[in-house]
Amino acid sequence: MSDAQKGPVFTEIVLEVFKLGGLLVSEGDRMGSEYGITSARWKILGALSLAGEPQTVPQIAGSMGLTRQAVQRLVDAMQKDNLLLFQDNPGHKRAKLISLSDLGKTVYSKLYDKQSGWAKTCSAGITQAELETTLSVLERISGAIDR
Amino acid sequence: MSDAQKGPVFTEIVLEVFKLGGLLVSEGDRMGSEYGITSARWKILGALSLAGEPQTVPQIAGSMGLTRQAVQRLVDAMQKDNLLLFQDNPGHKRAKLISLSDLGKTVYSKLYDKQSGWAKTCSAGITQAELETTLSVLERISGAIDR
DNA sequence: GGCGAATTGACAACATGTTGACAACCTCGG
DNA sequence: CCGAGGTTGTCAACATGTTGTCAATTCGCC
Repeated sequence: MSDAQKGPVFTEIVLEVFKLGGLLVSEGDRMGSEYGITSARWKILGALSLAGEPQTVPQIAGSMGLTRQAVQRLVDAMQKDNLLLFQDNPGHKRAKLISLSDLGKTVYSKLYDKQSGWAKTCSAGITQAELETTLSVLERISGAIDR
Repeated sequence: MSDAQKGPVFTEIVLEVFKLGGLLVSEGDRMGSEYGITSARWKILGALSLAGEPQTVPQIAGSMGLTRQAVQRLVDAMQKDNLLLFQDNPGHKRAKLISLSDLGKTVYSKLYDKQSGWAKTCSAGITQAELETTLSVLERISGAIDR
């Protein structure tokens, strides 16, 4: 199989990633609106929950592939809305440690449940193997761009 | 194989789509900067080229999964930069037909060549079958959300 | 200990996307 | 023919991301 045919498929994947990204943001906004949360804020909650321990802004940014400035703005706004807690960082005066507040934990937990049902609906008719191949391919493409 | 395991993989795909989307936008901006073009503008050029005939703003928006307002703003700016041509639409006084100018065609062609080499590098080590599975899965997920 | 380099927070300017609203235009059924 | 309802362009407000810059802080090496 010649590589020549991979170009067009690759281009279609790129366009589909753009399109799907937009749809996922809209869907996330819709699901989160009940709790006054947007897709971007949801991602922050997820990153903190996944990490399991308080994180600094640059750490969150790194794990999500965003700039620290973008994360900083979201985090500042979310603290004002009582979704996050800032703690002093022993050993670094400027870089505060950020963790989920009780409200943040509650909201994330409810969103997780809501998302689980939605994910099941969306992946109906797609096999586990297909999903795993897709994830692997997307990760390899990300990796090829990153370095 | 139980469906229960599909949820976590699905969630990872969602996060990877967000991350990859960001990387692709940056990469597109980088490649287009030589011609004074951004990822968003590139997508407009691509949509018009793919259509093969002049399109209205709502038509472009539909094919790209964006709102007509977002497309309108890009298209207006691109006409000012001589990348696009507006033609009167016989049969509709408001909805102008938009097509690539000579400059637009030239720029798109050069970007296409540039992107081809890049796509080959990115897809190194990924089989045609894997790429096709990925595209199919992404399209099915989009489809599941859309309706 | 101290100095140069890297990290971090803060602020600004900009690009790109959304939603909402309004008026002008088009279409189609009665 | 005409009026109701959908389509289109336009404008505004906002959310989210980027890059660039600056000062404060921290880190690593001598």
